[in-house]
Amino acid sequence: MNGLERMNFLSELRGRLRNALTDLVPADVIADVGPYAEMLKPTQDPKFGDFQANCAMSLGKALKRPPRDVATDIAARLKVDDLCDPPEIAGPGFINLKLRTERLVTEAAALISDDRLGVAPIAAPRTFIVDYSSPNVAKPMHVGHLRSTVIGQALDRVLRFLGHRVFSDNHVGDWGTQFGMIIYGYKHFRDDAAYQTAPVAELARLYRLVNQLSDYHEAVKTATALDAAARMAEAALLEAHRQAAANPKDKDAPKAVKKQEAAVAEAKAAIHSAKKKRETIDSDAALRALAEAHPQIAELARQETAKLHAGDAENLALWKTFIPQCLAALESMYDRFGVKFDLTLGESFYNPMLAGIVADLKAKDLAKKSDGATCVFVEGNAAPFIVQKADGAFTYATTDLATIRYRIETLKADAALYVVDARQGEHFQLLFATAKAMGYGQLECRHVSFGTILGDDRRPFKTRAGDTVGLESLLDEAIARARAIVDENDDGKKDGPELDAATRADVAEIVGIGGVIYADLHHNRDSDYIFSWDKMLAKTGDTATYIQYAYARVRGIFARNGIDADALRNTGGAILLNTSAERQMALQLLRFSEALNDVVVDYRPNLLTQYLYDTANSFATFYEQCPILKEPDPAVRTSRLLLCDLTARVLKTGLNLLGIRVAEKM
RNA sequence: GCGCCCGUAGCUCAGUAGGAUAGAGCAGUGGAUUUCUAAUCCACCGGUCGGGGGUUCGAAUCCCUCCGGGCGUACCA
Repeated sequence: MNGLERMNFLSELRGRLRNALTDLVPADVIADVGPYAEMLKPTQDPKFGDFQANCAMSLGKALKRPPRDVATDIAARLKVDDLCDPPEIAGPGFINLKLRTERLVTEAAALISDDRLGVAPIAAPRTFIVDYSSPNVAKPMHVGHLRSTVIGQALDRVLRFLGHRVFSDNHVGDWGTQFGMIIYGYKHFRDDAAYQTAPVAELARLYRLVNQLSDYHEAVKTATALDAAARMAEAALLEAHRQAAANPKDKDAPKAVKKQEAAVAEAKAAIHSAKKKRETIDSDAALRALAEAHPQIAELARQETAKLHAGDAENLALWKTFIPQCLAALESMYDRFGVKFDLTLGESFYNPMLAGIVADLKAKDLAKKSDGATCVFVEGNAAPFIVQKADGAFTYATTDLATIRYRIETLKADAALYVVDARQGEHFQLLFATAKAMGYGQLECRHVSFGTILGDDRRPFKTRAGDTVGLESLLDEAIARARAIVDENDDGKKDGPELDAATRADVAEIVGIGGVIYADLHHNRDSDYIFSWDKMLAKTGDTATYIQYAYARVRGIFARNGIDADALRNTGGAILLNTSAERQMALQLLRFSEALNDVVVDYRPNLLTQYLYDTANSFATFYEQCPILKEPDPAVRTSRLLLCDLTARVLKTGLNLLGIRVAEKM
């Protein structure tokens, strides 16, 4: 802090508008003018100024007066002459505001010595849990974990930067059925040499193997049933066709046909998938022998899980040796992303609390038995929320309830963000409703959902062979592709290459991983998006690279000319905004805090990527139009260097908040 | 069957607590450079915002309906 007021123009102007409205509007007509004050927003077109207030039209309606008259009255009461030129009224009653350039000058100058770049720490901090990533520790992370990890870490960092207390929590799967499989595999199939050299890889192999063998037997067992189902679906399809032909006017008939076609396709896909599972085993003598030797593998693996949960000494001991190894493997993945968790409280952590949760639900008369399972039925939802299965095992519903209680009672959290796939929306709806009914409504729970990453074919993103894409190999490929671009670019430099091999490797990593993160975050999190290497690493357009390049350009100016940024900041030079490009640059920099606030309103990191892209874009224009070192007037030169330096700081800080690093040279 | 989500330019996507002529990027076309890093900039081209109806001074945004697509839907997490 430096004593200078940090100005968020948007909230300041809204405050002023609110005062004007309170003054103008009788309280008995409109009790709360807040919503009207919120109607002040940045303009979409610079010709309307910098901000516009849109409240006069709807207010005119409420007051039964012509909107332009209302606008005139508002403008007359709006005390903004220290900030803005006189308000202009346009169209049906828009009030357009343009910031005074002198004010931009002083505000921008205040940023120079402000290490928070104009972002005031929040007045009323809250304690957030950001629950994200949450992989299954028994399996290597794959592309399905990318979005949760990347969106979660961005929200984590932005909330912290704004001044909230945050616990990032990795709610790992470390206690489920997959551990029964691993234990079974370890007991029967382990390769000791492989386990010694690479334990986690061996455990993953064992998991896959047991899974494969279980699937095989399941496929064999259900083959006739699947065939029968397919035949029934085909018969139903024929019948649907007959109905459609017989009743050409029935517009539901073609729909029924479509539906049956889908059912047939689904049944055939199930048969195909089962066949493939059988073939992989049948075609391999060794696997075949294993399968024959372990006909009850699925059931036995389940029993290993049950034994583990019951406290069996051998299984518990195995589990205790596996877990640290698995977590360490995850850690190396997170290091590449720069992700750090405050807490890694997985399913196992909550295990001792589950019986108490179910007992509590019963005591509160919220849970009842249904088909042998203990369920909570939530008003308006047909599906039950199963907290204890017929076999006595608890489910992730139970764990999630215990987690909520722990977050309230022990962590004293105010809000919990669940950064999880949209497909689990119903689960969270039931979870939150149940928690509320249990008396845990004080924790604001929020499902921060996101869509699926798709391949070119619009199906979930897979390798060409149809396997899920591992996160490790995804990052490796991103870095390799980035390296090719770095090499090409550096080799093509007019005065010859300037990066040594180590620097190139470093830049490739920063650009490659940054590209992956940015590509994900710049989409609206709700949308599915199509994964594209070419787009995420493109040298042009809305990419991390473009923004990183803008940063490197600034740093290049300073480095090549021996200008020390710290010294520059201390010279006391003024900011001068004599061209539209400079004015636009300063205004854009001053909107950093608006952008960060926008992110947390609905937990949307894409609003920050958008801001950073706009900022880099403003810089490119400024850089193009305003000579810096060639500028003869030393005061103007200093001012422009200061704008450059601020731009670099905003870009770096902003990218870092997204989990993206910057390079000094590119 | 029920529920949730989506349909915006040739492609990939923003924009949805209603606001002015619907925006970017890519692709396409045409310009700018003896480069303060061209991984750049400027301009042009390109849209019945899936269709129809309604509410409103004003609708991509809210309501209804139809079409098209995705996902979820009792003991996996």
